[in-house]
Amino acid sequence: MSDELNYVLQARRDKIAALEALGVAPFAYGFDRRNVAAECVGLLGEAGEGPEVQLAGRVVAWRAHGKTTFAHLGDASGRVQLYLKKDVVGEASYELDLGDVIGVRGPLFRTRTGEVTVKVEHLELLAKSLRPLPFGKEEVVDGVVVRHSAFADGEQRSRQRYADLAVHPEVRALFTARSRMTAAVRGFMDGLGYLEVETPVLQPLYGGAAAKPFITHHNALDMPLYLRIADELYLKRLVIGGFDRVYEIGHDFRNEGIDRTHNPEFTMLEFYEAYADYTVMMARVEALLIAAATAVRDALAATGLATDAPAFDPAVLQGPFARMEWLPSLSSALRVADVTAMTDTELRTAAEHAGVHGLANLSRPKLMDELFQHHVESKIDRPTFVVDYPKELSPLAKPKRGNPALTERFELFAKGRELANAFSELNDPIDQRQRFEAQARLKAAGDEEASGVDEDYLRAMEYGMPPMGGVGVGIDRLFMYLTGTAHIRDVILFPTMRPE
RNA sequence: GACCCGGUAGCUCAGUCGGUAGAGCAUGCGGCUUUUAACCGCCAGGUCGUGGGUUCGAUUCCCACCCGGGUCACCA
Repeated sequence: MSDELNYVLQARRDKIAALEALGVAPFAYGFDRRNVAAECVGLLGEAGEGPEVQLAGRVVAWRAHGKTTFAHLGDASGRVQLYLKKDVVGEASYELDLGDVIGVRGPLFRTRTGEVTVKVEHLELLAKSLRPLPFGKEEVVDGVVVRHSAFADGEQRSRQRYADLAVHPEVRALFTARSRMTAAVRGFMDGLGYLEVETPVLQPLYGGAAAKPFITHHNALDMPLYLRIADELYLKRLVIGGFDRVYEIGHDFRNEGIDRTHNPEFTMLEFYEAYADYTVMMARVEALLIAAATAVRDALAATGLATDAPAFDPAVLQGPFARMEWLPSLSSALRVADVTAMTDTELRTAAEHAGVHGLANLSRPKLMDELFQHHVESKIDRPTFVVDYPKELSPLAKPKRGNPALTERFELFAKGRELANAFSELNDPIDQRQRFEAQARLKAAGDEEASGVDEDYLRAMEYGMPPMGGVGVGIDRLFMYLTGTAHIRDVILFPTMRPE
């Protein structure tokens, strides 16, 4: 059915015409707001009648009783009940719809049932709602809000986030918590003397990760540009330039499938610190996670949301987090003395038992990685650092001092998922050139995820790159973890979706 | 990409073993000056995801496609 013919929409449009005939402007220019809903309870205190308040917000509940009406006004702070009398506010202002944006003025009082209420003496329509918001009905049973006929279609809630937010205060609270978390992350980095920088989103060459890029075209330069898949190579250029500690929080773009943990654009925190090795970065990540968890806990504590999530777990809020070494923990999980001593056949058999797919094409290191994911990673619940990865699995990390078969790399896992990935960064331009060339050969052979040789980056390295530690943290996934959110689309305001 | 589940009124859903569909809420009208899922009465509202097939007849059965969700694969 077309929207234009919809009887509900038509009724609202008819009301606008009626209002205009009565001299009421349906869309205002502003309002002198002097109070917010949440402060009304405190302003009234224990009294039966209280001071005059002046509030603006949306009509979120409406109970008309003839010439009198009880309604609720919702704003960013919460909601407060309104009491309207037709003979007081006037006929033109009395007939409102759920969803209308209004401004009201009047004294506070307490109703027979004890609820703090604004006795509305003056009412202004600020914006007429022409389309019904999908409000459900709410009741409170044993202190818990129960919704009836709620706006529950996850797809529509993501597509029309404005409507989702408008009718679900807890969704606003969740995204507020996300904002507090990134603010805390910035505060943490700034406090350590890190400089927040911005590097190009549009790049002539992409690199820093293995992923398929989005490709676009610049008309005036008549050349292809890629949306970045990582910030890494530009941030390291800045360390070469003398910014010892830099970080960036921004979007990376990867041209891959969409599922509950993948959105084509996502928020990444990367930070690089000169003269620090991976042990220093591990301490940074630990403190960062605690700062993020604390911010999320503080933001959600007052709302009662997700109180059983990791952000409320004392072990997450305090640290220190467990450490485990890659090879010994895998050996132990497989109940062998040394996993590297296993034959290929033994590894394959073990992988088969673990249910690994596509065994035939897997190299020995990949087999071990699959086994590690199945037997170790997936069983990690509380934040745990996994350290010292085999060299074959970590082409961007420096070899481990004293054991060149391993690298100085760690990942942080929790609830079976990766939260952070970090290395002592490679700073040898000759080695780096060889690795780029290997990538370029893969790319030439058709590997869409391989990158090319970044000559400009090599030139930067050749000037002399200080040793440094680097970390990447997926902000969406970190927030999902801390709040116990299952879908990435529920922590992204406007997730990527097919057009309707 | 494979398999499974779903798409019916503005919202949440039911239903039709094949005979062009119902409820609650919302909307409209009437009543109601302390209610809070307000209440009472009446009315209206749907090309049952799209296209094709079988059939006298398809929202229902079959096929294809679109959209969404789930599981798996992919995503160092």
